[in-house]
Order: sequence, then structure tokens, then C-alpha cells
Amino acid sequence: MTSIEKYEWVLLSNKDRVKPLAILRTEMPIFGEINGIVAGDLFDDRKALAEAGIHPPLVAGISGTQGEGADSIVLSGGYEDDVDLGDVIIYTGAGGQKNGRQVSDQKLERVNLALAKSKIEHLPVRVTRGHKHKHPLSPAKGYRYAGLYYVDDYWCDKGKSGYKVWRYRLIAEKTDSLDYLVKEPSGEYELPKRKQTTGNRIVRDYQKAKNVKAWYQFQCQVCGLAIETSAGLYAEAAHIKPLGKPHNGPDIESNILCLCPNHHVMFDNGGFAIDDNLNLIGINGKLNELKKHRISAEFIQYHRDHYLKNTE
DNA sequence: ACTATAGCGATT
DNA sequence: AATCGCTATAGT
Repeated sequence: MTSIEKYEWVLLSNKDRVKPLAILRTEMPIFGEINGIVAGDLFDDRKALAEAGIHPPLVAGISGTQGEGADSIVLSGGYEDDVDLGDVIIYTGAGGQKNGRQVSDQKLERVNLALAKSKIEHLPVRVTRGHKHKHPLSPAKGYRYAGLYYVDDYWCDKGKSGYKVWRYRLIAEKTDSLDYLVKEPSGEYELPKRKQTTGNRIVRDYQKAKNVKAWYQFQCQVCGLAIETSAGLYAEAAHIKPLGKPHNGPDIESNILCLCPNHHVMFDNGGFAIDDNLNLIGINGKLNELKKHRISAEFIQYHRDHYLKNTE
């Protein structure tokens, strides 16, 4: 018996029972590449695109939530302020339309906020071009997945209609992101041999950072500041023992701090360190630590030993 | 070409 | 429960 069937059975047997939201709630957005799909892949329609896991919504152009960020967009030609330069796209937010015409201002809310969140969290956004989006990279029919982009900036403008629109500059993750289009002597665009997808390292890492930031509600563990932006609260995940060679620190919560940008820069560059009692060395104060965090003594010692100046 | 609307999954 | 939407299709 599937969970859905179980749920229906419960409803039949007990009409007063509250809906089990955990079953009905849609899953979190999935960020980054989808297994088995590569840039250049074609899909007949939005249903096929959704079933592949590239872009779940059947109608909406932006997939995601304001809390988690936007994982995918579709360019479908429906917004007159879109600009598509291939590796750089100026995408228009959703809303303010009636019968395909812009008739009111767009607001920075819902999926528009999701794209803003993707910017401040540096999350990758899948991009797909549809046949109604008139562009050399669009397919003649159906939809073509274009690969991962990052939201480089977002702002509001008065659009061609005179109404306010939110705009997002997206930049392709790979400079060779257009390699899937190879001009053949016939004049037709053809697909090259399939490349293996690179996996999802960036997004896996993000999950740990996200956990730590959420525990502290984006408040800096040094000064308590949680920075407010139009996309929501902002904080940075600082690795205590650095990830890169030759340090090879692990990407786990016990090696991550939630810091404001200033204290992140100071920490990474020896402006302060942390002793075994979590007192700060170099500046006044004590590091705020939640019980469940369990910051590793080994890693803060490593940071002391390798980044603090003039130690004996 | 433009316009209306049913449709349905996802979000709030 | 109500709202939304870069569909899809039919009608003018």
C-alpha cells in the first residue's frame, strides 16, 4: 500500500482526521544537474520537461520557493523585457500580466523572491528555452535544456509596458555552455556526443552550510548580526579548517561557522581565532555555540595553528 | 493575428 | 481553500 492509499484510507475511516501535510506537501526543489540529462537535450512539451525532473511546474516559468530558492526557469517568450545573449540572460520575473499583457507592477514575492534567494545563496538555476522564445538557441518545437546558470544580479526596472518588472541577470556556469550547438555544413544545428554529467558537488556542499545558517537564524556567531536584504536574511558559512588542498578540511557542520561577511573575512585571514573554551583570540568576545552544533576542537586548533600571527 | 478559458500542479 | 501561471487549444 502506498502512502497515498494509506492516507485515503485514513480519510475514509476518520473524517475528522487532519490531512497529513507531510505526505501532501511537494518536495523541496532539486538544485543543480539532473541525472541523465545534459545541456542540449530536447523535450516535446512541458509535461515531458516536468517528468524528466528539469522543471516541475507545468505552466509557471519559475520553479522554486522563496524559502529555498529557484531551481529552474523556462524562457517561453511570454515576457517582452527578456533579453537572451546566450551565456548571459536578463530574465523577467513573474506576475502583473493579464491576457499576456503587462497590466500592473510586479512584486518581489513568491517565485520572484525565489530567484533573489538563489542569487544571495549562489544556487545554480537550470535554464530551458522553449520554441515560443524566438532565439537561435531555442528549438523549432518543444523545449531545449540549456544547462546551469547563476543569478548574478537582480533589480527592478520600468518595463516596456511602463509597469515595474523584476529583472535577473543569469550567467552560464560554463563558458562553453553553448558547445552543444555545432554548426554543421548542412546549416543545421546538431548535437555533439553526450557528455557525462558532473554530479552535484556544489549543491551537496550547500546543504551543510544551509543547516548551520538555519540553526543560528543567520545570526553571526561572533557579533549576532543577521543581515537583512530584499531576498531575506543573509549569512555566510565559514569553514574552520579550509576545504582546499593542502588543508583538506571536511565539509561537515562541526567544521562550519555561521558568520557575517566582516567576521568571515577576519576569520579567514587571521583577524581572530578561537580557543578551546570558545573565547575569541585577537578580538573581545566569545563564540556563540548551540549545543547541537558541537564545533570540533581539532579544527579550531588547526585554524589557530595555521592562521594566527605571532603565536609562540 | 488576438482573446478567452479549461485545466492542473504548485504555492501560500 | 484560494490563488497563480513563460500551456494548450479553440474560437473569432
